[in-house]
Amino acid sequence: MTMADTKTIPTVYDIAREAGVSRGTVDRVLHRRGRFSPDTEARVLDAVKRLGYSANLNAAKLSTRKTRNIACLLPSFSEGEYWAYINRGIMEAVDELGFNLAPAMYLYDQTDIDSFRDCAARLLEDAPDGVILNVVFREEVIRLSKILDERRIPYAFIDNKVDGLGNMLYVGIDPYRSGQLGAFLLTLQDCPSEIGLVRILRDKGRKGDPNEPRRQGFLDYIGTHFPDTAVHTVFIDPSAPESIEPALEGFMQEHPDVRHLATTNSRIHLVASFLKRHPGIHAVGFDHLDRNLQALKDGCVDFLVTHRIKDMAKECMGLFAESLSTGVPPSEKNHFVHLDILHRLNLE
Amino acid sequence: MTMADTKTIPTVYDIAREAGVSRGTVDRVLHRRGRFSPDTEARVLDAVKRLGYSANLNAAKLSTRKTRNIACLLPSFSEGEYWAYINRGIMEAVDELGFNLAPAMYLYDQTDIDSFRDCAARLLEDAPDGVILNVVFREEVIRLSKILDERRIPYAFIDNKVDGLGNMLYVGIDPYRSGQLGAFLLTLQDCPSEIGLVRILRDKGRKGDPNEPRRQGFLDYIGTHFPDTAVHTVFIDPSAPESIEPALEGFMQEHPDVRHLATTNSRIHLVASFLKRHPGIHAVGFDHLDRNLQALKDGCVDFLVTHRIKDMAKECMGLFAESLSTGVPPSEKNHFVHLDILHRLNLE
DNA sequence: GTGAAAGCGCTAACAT
DNA sequence: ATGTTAGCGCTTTCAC
Repeated sequence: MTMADTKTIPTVYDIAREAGVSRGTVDRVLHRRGRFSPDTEARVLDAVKRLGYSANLNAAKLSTRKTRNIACLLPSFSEGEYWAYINRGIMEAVDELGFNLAPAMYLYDQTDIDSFRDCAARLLEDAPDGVILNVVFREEVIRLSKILDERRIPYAFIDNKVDGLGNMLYVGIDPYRSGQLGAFLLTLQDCPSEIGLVRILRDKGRKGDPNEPRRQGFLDYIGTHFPDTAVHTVFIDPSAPESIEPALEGFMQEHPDVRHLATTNSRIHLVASFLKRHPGIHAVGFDHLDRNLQALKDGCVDFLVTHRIKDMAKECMGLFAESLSTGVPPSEKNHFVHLDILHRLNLE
Repeated sequence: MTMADTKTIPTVYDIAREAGVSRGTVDRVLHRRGRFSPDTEARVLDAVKRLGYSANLNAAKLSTRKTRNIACLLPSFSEGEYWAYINRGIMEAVDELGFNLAPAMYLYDQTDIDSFRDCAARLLEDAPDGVILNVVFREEVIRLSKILDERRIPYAFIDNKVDGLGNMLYVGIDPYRSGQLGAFLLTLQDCPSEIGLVRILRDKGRKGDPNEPRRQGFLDYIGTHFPDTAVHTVFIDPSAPESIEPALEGFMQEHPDVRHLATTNSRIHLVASFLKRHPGIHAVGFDHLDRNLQALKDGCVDFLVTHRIKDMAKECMGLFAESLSTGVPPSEKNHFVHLDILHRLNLE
């Protein structure tokens, strides 16, 4: 133990001295913006490794002048919907982060593959510095990812993903497990003989329905633990609110023994008023939307399986921006966010 | 819409110009380190308000030279215990935050009021820039708080608090609600005629037991929803591990109808091996300790009511340090952290 | 291909 | 009581 081991954090300056170059050169190597000899590169990288250098983020943020254009290729939304929360998280992250981020939204219609193609094309034309996206149209996303790989534009998946692509990051839940958890909570109090699964008309027969993994988790859990329980599906149409109650009432007449209802999308709130009039029915939903919280508060819904949507978006943007800025990929490529169980008693 | 409304964030420089003083003076006013006239002060504060100024945290962190000594007056702990997680959170926050924080630990024995008094006296002698503390010995804490108020040393409560004191911040749970939630989860599957409440010998008759509010929440919930259910208490002694199982077995012989067990402290893990041999018994515990998670994983415990302990500590230190540094008190004095419900299916 | 130097916005010691 | 100034560690332009 000598005085010398007062751990002093290495700076670009130390790296420069160690590598026998100037700070400017160090920076060029670290950010890969060309114009350095392979030899210097090696010396710099070696020094970085030896001294365990990593940039001081405060200094980096402070001095960054270049604004980074981040393209966000995500589903369009109305206020109060799931993707509105993601959008808000992204915007807040941009404001709070202090990197010089300029987000550009490319919002496509989830039911319209052409709208996705349009957005993707515009995005590519705009040549952003990075892309954040999710997966609705799987094949299209794969196609796009190849192009981004070629052009060396980094991208991150949020909320869901395609495995095996060149994305730098994924932040999201494990949808299959969330489905299982929902099924568990629904069947906690008693063993139902029949269960109603409420789905959105839009998703009927849609190929690449992004809710499929969660639904599968739900069904698998029921199948395993309650092999004799029948799960019946009813479709409702969010775009025709007045048709929802009749649809549900009709369903109940067909299946009068159903005492357990679930959605595997984020729209249990659409069922809330029906549930209010059928207090004997247990219900479980997903996602931390204000409307869903209200349904929970009102006692229509027993449990909500969710995650901090806005925080998830913030984390994604934060990790992505940091990687873009430092050039160092995130320590973990996949960030699975924690699943929360929400009940009247642990609201807020 | 003119070119001029390109929203440019105001800096100290803008404030200085606006108030007709220099940047140094602005800084003195903002950080209240004396030597300015009431008149200048008014002009500066006015300018701050008018321009909606708030310091750029990156720049502040980067340029801060003074190290702030933060005294942490908390219970002593062994590895793996609740307060070890708090401690870790504090240390990580100090490392990550980038303010120039120097934490000093004053760890007292929760069972020994004199040890608390000692720590408090040493702390006062050391004249820290800020204090983070929790409440075990209520009257002593009140006494200390008065002195801190006098000396204008800011302090923050973590994990629990005394209301009505001059603390700048509280970060913690709502213990009463957490107790209710635990009782709810314990009685979810069926309506028990008898419940066993496992307590720590140390707390027997201890005045100012910090677990009391949570226990009360637990008991009130049972009293309200299951008025005919008897709650029996059994004390175990963590310092004599070999005595725990016999104590529990003895308890079960006295109360053979007990099928539901809970602790309202963080030590359900002490009951785990007993529970393993009595698979018919439901159990609920509190707090996100590794040992408790293990018990959950092993199926000994049904649910854990908890919060992100480490994150809570980080948040506390973060908000506190930011306030100390900017001089602006936190927007909300009380930060109640979210209560998590943990089950085998949403572990990690 | 590389180095020098001017900031980013704030802090705090040092003048006055 | 107030102003001046030298950094904090990094980015980026400009010259060589």
